[in-house]
Amino acid sequence: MPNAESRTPKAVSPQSFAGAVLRVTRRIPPGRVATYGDVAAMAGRPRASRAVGNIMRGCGDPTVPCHRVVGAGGVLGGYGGEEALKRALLRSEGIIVVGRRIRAFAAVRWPARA
DNA sequence: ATCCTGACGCGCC
DNA sequence: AGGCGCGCCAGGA
Repeated sequence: MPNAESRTPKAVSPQSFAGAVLRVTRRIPPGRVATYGDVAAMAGRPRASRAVGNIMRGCGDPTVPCHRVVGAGGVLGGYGGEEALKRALLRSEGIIVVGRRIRAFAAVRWPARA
């Protein structure tokens, strides 16, 4: 198989909540981030932030910038404990990260409302 | 259908 | 600040 990704462990139904979540996450542009809650809301379930986390955990899709999904308030977390990696990735996109907190979170938040 | 799992969020201590 | 407890939810066993 040409690409390791060709292997589809679990075909996610495009109409399922997980499908919506993946779709939304994929739309987060580089240099921008969204909280699990934001993604949940954009996927149609404002209270399903926790479920979103579970979905990210199982996302084996490299086309999904899961590192751009952070905790409420711009806190780094999840990423299978690979917090340092997540931080490096975000920084490489121009996002300022201090410790486990994103600076000017409101400014890099997406869809940067208001 | 029920139970269990958590990359969550928020109020409190 | 940091840590704890409880509520909310979709997905898999």
